[in-house]
Amino acid sequence: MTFSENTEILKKVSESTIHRLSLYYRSLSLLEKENFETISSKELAKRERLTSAQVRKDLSFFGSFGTRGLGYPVNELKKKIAGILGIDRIWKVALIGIGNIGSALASYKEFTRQGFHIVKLFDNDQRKIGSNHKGIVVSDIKNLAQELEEDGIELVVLAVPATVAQYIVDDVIAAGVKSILNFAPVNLKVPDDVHLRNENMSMELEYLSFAMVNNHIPKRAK
Amino acid sequence: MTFSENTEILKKVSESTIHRLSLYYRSLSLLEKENFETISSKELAKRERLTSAQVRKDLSFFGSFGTRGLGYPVNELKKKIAGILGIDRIWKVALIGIGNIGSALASYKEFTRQGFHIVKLFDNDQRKIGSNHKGIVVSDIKNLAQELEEDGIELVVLAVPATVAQYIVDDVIAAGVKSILNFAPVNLKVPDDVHLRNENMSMELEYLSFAMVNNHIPKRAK
DNA sequence: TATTTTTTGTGAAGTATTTCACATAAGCAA
DNA sequence: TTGCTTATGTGAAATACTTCACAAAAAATA
Repeated sequence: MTFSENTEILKKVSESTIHRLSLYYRSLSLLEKENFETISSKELAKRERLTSAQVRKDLSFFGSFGTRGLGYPVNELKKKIAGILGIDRIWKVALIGIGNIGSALASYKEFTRQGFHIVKLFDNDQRKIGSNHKGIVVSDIKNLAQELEEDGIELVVLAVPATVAQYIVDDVIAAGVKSILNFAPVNLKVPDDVHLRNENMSMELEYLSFAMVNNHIPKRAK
Repeated sequence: MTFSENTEILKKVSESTIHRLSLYYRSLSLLEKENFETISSKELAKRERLTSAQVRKDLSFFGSFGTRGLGYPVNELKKKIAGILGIDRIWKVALIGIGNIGSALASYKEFTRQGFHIVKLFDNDQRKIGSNHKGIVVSDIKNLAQELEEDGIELVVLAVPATVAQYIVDDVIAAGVKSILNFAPVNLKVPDDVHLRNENMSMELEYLSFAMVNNHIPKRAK
C-alpha cells in the first residue's frame, strides 16, 4: 500500500471504527485462548453487541481478511488488527505522577499486555523520588525533558493534578513527545502535530446517572 | 415537563450529547471559579474544542438557557446541567475489588466531587477484609448481595479481574442494582433493564498508537 | 462433481449527527 | 428612543455513520 493510498483510506475511517478494532482485538485474544480457528462476523458481532455488517464494514476499510462461507481466521485477523492499531510492537511509555491513579496505572497489566511498556516514572514528591516502584526508580520531574529524550520515550501518560497538567504537558512537548494520554480532568492545549487523548473516568458515571434519573432505557454497552 | 414529553426529548438526544454535557459541566465549574457571570456558546466551544453551533444544539434539547446578545449564565447553566445529568444529588456507590485500580478509584476525589459517594468496599482477599480503607471497612464479597440491599446501593463500580467479573455482576444484579460501571476488560452480559457502561483504559492508548503508526493528523481531543 | 449452504465484501439506502445560516431577541451606546 | 451589535435558538442542508441486501465466493454435503 502506498502512502497516498494509506492517507486516502484513513480519511474515511472514523474514530468509532478504531475503537471497535480495539474491541475486536480483545475478543480475538479470548477466542484464541478458547482455541477457535475461525470466527464469523455474526459471532464476533454478537460478542461485542454490534451488528455483523458493522464488523465487516469496519474490517473492510483495511482489507479483505475473511473467507466467504467460513469467516475470519482468528489468529491471523488478530495479528492484522494489531498491525493496524500499531500494537504489534513495544512502545516506550513514561508515566508522570505517581499518586492515586498513577500508582494504579504503573501496575496495570493490560497496558503491558498490549505493548505499552512503562519504562519511566516521574514525580515531584521527594519522598517518592529515588524509590523503587515496580522495578522502576522514580525520577525527579525536574529532569523530565532530559530523561524523556535520553530514553527515547514516544508516549506519555499524564496522571498529575489538573492544576499543574498544562505546565508539565508543555515540558513534555518541548522534549519532542508527540503522543499524550491525559487523565487530569482538564482541557490541555497542545500544538497541531501532537496527539492528545483524554481519559475522563467520571464521564461514564455521569452517563449512568443521566440514564437513571431520566428513566432511560439502556440499549447497549459502550 | 410531563413524562411523555420527557421520553420524547430523550429519544432525540445522543450519547455524544450527554458526554459533551459532562464537558460543559466541567468547564462551567472552572468558569465559576474564575468569576465569570456569563459565557457565550462561542467561548464555551473554544474551551472544549467544539463549534458554537454544537454547544447551542446540545443545550437546546433540554431548554432555552441563554440570553440573546449576552450568552449563558454560568452558575445557572451549571445547575441546569447538573440536574439533567442527575449529579445534583448524592449517589450511593459500592466499589468491588480493592486491587490496583480499585484502590485508586476508592480515593479518586473527582467521583466525590460529582456526587458519587463510595460508601462500601468489597473484596475477597482475607488480608483486606475488615481493614480500614479511607475510612471504610472492607466487606467480604460473600455478603455482597445482602449488604448492597441493606445499604441501598444504587450504583456499583466493578474493578475485579476479568475472569470473575461476570459472576460478580450476576450477584450485583440479583441484589437489585440497576447501574454498573465496569473496569474489567471483558464484555458482561446484563438484563435489558440494567445500565452497564465500560471503562476501557487501553482503548485510548490504542488510538494513540494507531494515530502514530498511521501518520494520522490529529484533529482534536476526545 | 453438482448442489446447497454459509458468509464475506460492498454499493446503496437509511439514520443520525453536525454544521450552516438566519430570523429573532436582548444588550448597549448615543 | 433609535440604531447597531452581539449572540441565541432552530429549521434546513450537509456530513457522517450504520444497516440493508445481495452478488460473489468458498465450504460443506451428498
